[in-house]
Amino acid sequence: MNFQEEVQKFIQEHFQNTLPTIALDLVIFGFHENQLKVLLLRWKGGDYWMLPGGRVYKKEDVDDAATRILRERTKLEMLFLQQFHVFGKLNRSSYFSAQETYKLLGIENLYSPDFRDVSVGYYALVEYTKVNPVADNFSDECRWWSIDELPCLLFDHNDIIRVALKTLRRQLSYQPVGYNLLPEIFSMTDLQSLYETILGRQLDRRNFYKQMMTYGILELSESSPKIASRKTPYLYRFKKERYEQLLDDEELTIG
Amino acid sequence: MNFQEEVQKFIQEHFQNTLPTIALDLVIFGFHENQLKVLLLRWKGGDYWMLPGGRVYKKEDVDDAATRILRERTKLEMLFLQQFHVFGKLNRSSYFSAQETYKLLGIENLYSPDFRDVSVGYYALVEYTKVNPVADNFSDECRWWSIDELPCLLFDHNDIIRVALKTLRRQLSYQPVGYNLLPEIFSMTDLQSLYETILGRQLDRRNFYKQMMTYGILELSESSPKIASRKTPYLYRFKKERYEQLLDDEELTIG
DNA sequence: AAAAAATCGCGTACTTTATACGCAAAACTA
DNA sequence: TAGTTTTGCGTATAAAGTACGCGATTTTTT
Repeated sequence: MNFQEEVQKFIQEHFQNTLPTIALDLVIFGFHENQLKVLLLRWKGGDYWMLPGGRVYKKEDVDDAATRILRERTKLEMLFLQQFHVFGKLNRSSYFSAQETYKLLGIENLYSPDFRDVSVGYYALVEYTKVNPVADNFSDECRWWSIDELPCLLFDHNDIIRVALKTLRRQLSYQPVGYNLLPEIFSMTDLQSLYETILGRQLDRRNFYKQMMTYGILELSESSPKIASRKTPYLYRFKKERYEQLLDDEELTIG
Repeated sequence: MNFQEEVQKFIQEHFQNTLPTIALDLVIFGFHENQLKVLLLRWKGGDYWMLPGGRVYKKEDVDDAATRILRERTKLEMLFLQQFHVFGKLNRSSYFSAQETYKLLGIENLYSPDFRDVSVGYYALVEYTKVNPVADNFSDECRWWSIDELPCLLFDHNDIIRVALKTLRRQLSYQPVGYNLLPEIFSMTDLQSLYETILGRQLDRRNFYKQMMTYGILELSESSPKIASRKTPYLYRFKKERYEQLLDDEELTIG
């Protein structure tokens, strides 16, 4: 059984167990070396990249399916995951036409001009170092890409990432961010770098410090030095109760 | 052909032309007599109410389908319409079980425990007086309901309205609202009443006035009196360019 | 008809939040 | 050892948000 047949068989079986028409796409954000990263998959045998995604089992909540897919790719539990947009255009191809895409994927025989998927976009924030990227059945490789060095992705996935980033930026203005993107212990500078990277602009160090302090989401880690200096800055952790209180004030998690 | 058979025939035909699994639900907001209203449909022959909704034709953008449904119910064009959440739980019934719901609707024979829909929620802002509510094929009646006097709706539609309202309230904090909810010419008090109703709290008249002026979205109508007073307050209209500029800054309309 | 109450536009004072920038201590650079 | 960088923390100023006053006009009350 060659690759095409194998994929075809898998797809057919998978489609029988999952909801038709609905697909999920996940924009999984990580943060490393002052860069915002996104987890991408490389399709088997080619050099074409796409977002991790999947389908919803017939007896599964849509949000649960997104959680499952995120867990499969990252091997992580308990993450920040939020649906942000539905991508439902008839033509969801940016750089390659639909037919071209099937050809690139080596499954040209599966192409049908009538087929379409409506995709529910989710974005997740995960801790870069804790992630062990795992490819799925259709992929050879799963790895991080820097958000400003993305290749041309399949389907409309560049658009999806753009909207996800916009949503994340907006989230930053009314909710704290960082709990799932940073290690448990971090310095104020680490947190500020994260914010600067997401927002794409510089922030004043001293004002940032003050703002975080008034939010009350940080507490000194016990490993902090008594006297802070260049080599040994204070280390913080998030006060989870307060952090999640600020999250809950605005979250929409019904459905 | 009795009602059940008629409905069944219509549903089957409709389902053949539309995408499976995906439904749309519309929360259409209007404003009248200092109350926020929502457009609801009464199912044929019963006293059970639900949100207007519909399905997506196989060759139709999802957003276009929402626009079409909104137009069908209101006979209006060019409205503010925005998708806000996907409702994808396995069990989307709040007050009546799925089977019970089918019974209430008089289509018990169509019930299947395996059937499920994932619903994309849209909310719209329309001008109350301009709307001519039109029932659909399954409904006897389409009319406005005050947002705080809603009955127990079918499915999870009370939840959907709650999330829509929350989204609308948030929108108010970073975007102007009113263009599609008020008549072309209105007084400052009218606009303030709208804001107070949406936010569910009182605002200071004088501060509200100042804030709207700094936004720069209002201009005096030519029908305004030279000297304002109780009986004859100044009348305003929206400066559309400035208004839409503020909208565009934050809108997410890809997909 | 006069007094009281309500509503309108517009203004001022105060408080909270956001932004700009200063400074000393520690540690690295050379 | 002198200069530079990075850290925590402070102060001054600007902007945004909130409380409330006032006179003119109209409606309601008596």
